Order: sequence, then C-alpha cells, then structure tokens
Amino acid sequence: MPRAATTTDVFNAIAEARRRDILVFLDARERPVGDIADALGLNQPSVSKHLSVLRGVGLVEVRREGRHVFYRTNPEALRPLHEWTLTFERYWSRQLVRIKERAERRPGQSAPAHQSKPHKGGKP
Amino acid sequence: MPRAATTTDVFNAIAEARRRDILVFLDARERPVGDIADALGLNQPSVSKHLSVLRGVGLVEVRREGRHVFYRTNPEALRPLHEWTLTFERYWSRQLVRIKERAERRPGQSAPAHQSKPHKGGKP
DNA sequence: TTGACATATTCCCACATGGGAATATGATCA
DNA sequence: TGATCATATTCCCATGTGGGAATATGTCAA
Repeated sequence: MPRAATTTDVFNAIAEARRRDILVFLDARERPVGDIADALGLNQPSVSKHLSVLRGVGLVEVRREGRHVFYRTNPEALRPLHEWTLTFERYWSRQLVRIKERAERRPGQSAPAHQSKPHKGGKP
Repeated sequence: MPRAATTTDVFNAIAEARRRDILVFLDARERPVGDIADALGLNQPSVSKHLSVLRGVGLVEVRREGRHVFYRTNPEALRPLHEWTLTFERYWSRQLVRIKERAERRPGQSAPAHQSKPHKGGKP
C-alpha cells in the first residue's frame, strides 16, 4: 500500500509546505489564483493543483467571478487538526497558563496572542 | 519532485493515520513495541518502521532495557503543529472564550474540566 | 553453547506524488 | 469573430511510500 492520497484528509493535505503557505496567505482574505502564485513565487499550474487538493478536503472555499476564481481558507476545516493536537496540549500548557496569568495581572503589557484553553492538569 | 519524505517534519510524519494512533497510544505511558502491535492490530515490522519515522522527527523517545525497547510520545515535538493551528483558531475560538469567561465569572461553580472537544454545532 | 524471544532491517512492488511543460477551458474585450 | 487574459487539466517522470515476507541483530534463559 502506498502513501495515502493527499486528499484523504486534512492531515495529508497539509503535509505539503506550499499548501500550508497557501492556507496562511488565504487566511481571512480571498484572493485570485494569480495573486497566490505571485505572492508565493509559484507558477500558476502548481497553485491550481494545490488548490484542488485543498478544496478536496474542504480547506478552501471558492467564489467565481467572471474569469477570476477567488479562494479563501476555511478555518473550520482545520478544527479536527487543532483538536487532535489538544490531546497532547496538557504537557506544555502549564507554561502558557503562567504566561497568560502574568499578562492578565499586568494589563497594558503585550498580551499573548490568545488563550482560550484551560489546561487539564496532568496525569504525569 | 515527489512528495516530501515522511521524516521531513512533523507535518509529514503525522499524515499517516497509524502513526497518529501510535502517538495517542504512547501518550504519557511508555510501551514496548510488541504492546503497540497488539493494541493497534499491526504486525511488528510495521510498528518498528512507523516508530523509526516518528523517532526521526523527535515525536517519540526511546528507552532500551534488555531486549525490550520502550517508546513514548514526546508531546513537545507537537507544539509547532499546535501553534500552526492557532494561526486560524480565532475563527472558532469565540465560543470557547465565551464559555471560559462565564466559568471564570462564577468561580464557585465547577470549572470546565477540559475544553478539548467543544461541541460540533453549526457555525453561526 | 543453543534456543527462544524482542526488535530492527532488507527486499520487493503497486502507486500517488509534485514539478515542468504544454495544452485545454472559459470569460472578457475589441 | 478573433485575441487576450485567468485558470484548469493533461502528460511525463523520478521518487518515497507502506505493507508483506523474509531475514538480521541483539538479549536473555537453560
């Protein structure tokens, strides 16, 4: 059995670094294919193929407008990946909690990017 | 250029479902190879090969003891993956933040034990 | 030492891959 | 209509792949 197809699931789709780059670039703001190619230094067919894979697992959404095709990251599709990582988060979340608590005690300081998760407290 | 090697980085290593299964199984508690094979229904050479990949990217740690080799997940190696997902988390974290804030406002209540599996319900 | 056990490695192979290049499809404009 | 722009698809190919089977390495027990 060879390696699973890139369109099998989100895990396989994001294994490719260029596709991760595309997802970050398309984060929140939709862009036409040409812009992606320019911004990431790829040629157009490569971008189209990568987008095809990402679309296959729901990681991007498409909007057609005339001869342009706008793509945009669908962050919802990344949730399973995020939640899978949370399985292990408790091992390192203690630090984050500490950082967060310090930041909250001193508002005005640079806050952490975000902190939505309470940690589980460990079974060592 | 073919697909990047599985040992290129954590993203490629965890693309394989069996390897994710192994990481979950080895979470926190070390196990010999035979136990992994039994638990996941794989044959021993397959497990050894998967472990070799995981070791190649630092996702498991090894301890030898006689003829046994104990493996254990190294969750620290998953942090880059976790943090990459955080890039997009803001789109779905609003729910979690709201839950957390409510819990913090009522400290006598039972705090949420853990927030790893928020409900799946629709995005508004 | 020999034999049993635990793990790692090697060999084989069908197969999906990503890049390059060329081409096809589709939409707009003159 | 034809020409041009934007994107998608096809063809080719070197390469890493995961599984199975067989074998090698290493360790303990008698």
